[in-house]
Amino acid sequence: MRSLDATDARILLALDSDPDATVVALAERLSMSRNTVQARLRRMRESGSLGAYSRRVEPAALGYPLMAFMTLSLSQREGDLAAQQIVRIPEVVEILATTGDGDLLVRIVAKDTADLYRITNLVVASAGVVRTSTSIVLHEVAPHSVDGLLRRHTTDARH
Amino acid sequence: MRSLDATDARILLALDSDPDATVVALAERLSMSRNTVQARLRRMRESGSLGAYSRRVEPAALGYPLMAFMTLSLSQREGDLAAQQIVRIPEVVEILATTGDGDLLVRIVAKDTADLYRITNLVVASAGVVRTSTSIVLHEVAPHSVDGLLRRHTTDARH
DNA sequence: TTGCTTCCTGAGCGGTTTGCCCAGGAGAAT
DNA sequence: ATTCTCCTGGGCAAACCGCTCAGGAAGCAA
Repeated sequence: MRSLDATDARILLALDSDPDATVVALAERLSMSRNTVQARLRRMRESGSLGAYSRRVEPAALGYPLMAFMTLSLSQREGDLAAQQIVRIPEVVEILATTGDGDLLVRIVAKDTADLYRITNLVVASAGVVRTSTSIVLHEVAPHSVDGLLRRHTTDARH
Repeated sequence: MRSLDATDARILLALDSDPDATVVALAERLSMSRNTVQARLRRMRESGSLGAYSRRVEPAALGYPLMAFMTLSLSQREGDLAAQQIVRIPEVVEILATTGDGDLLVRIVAKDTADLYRITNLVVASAGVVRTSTSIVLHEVAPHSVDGLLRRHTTDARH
């Protein structure tokens, strides 16, 4: 994975405010050569600095307006099994192994509360899960965004 | 926000496996008319079904390989203040109001453990924060992805 | 200083894609 | 039957893309 510099960050910020701008438009707006923008974008793509396109898809637009987090405690023996089973549930959109209260932090989306109930039961019933705790997301105070980081990066002379 | 159907999901899945495919290439691959793909993409963009472009940026590529979650309990009076202050910290990439143990779930990224320590202190010191709990992400078992949801959507005749 | 490397720039080229238009037809709903 | 929506196939000019090349600026090492 390539480490992004200030120029990359500027390009990404410009793309953020107009995700469908052409390379020519970006170059003009950022006062760079078209070649530069093109080369940077290609490098960012190929080096894996950009994640999957579907990260941009809003689950709500797919009919899943509800979001929740489950904290799971796993048994030492069957811990790996749990992750393997849970990964297969489509409504589970993210699984993280963490320190602290639980062993696994799981993000799920659901169509409605009944659906959420069904999914949490699925997760709880997975092998190796010994304790769970569910938090429903009431409001996205600040949706996921790295804008602040990008903006800071643009002013940095170097890391 | 427009509700996506099976055709939209198919387009998004194709984009996922080749994020830089042209509209013509997508149309050919999906056996659709170019006009259809073009119209769908435009509608998805304009209806807000797609989030910001920078959601695709890997924080690690920006120099922030560490990720952590903080659960915050807020005082009833100054709860709003806390969110306003915390939102300004660039390393805070997501803030969610939740039910359960805490009132706020905060996702942060950091350059290293020392940096993480600094940021958590910043958050803890915010007005209205009465109790915190931090979990460091050890491993991304399953990075954020709605692929499963998209795939299911393609087989649905309708919701 | 000299050389080496890396990166940005401006220019050019052909082939492709885009955005837009239109007319026709299939399917669902009224 | 009529209306509405959507997909399709065709066509057009303009714009863009991917690629190449030569020149120059900046950084680094010897």
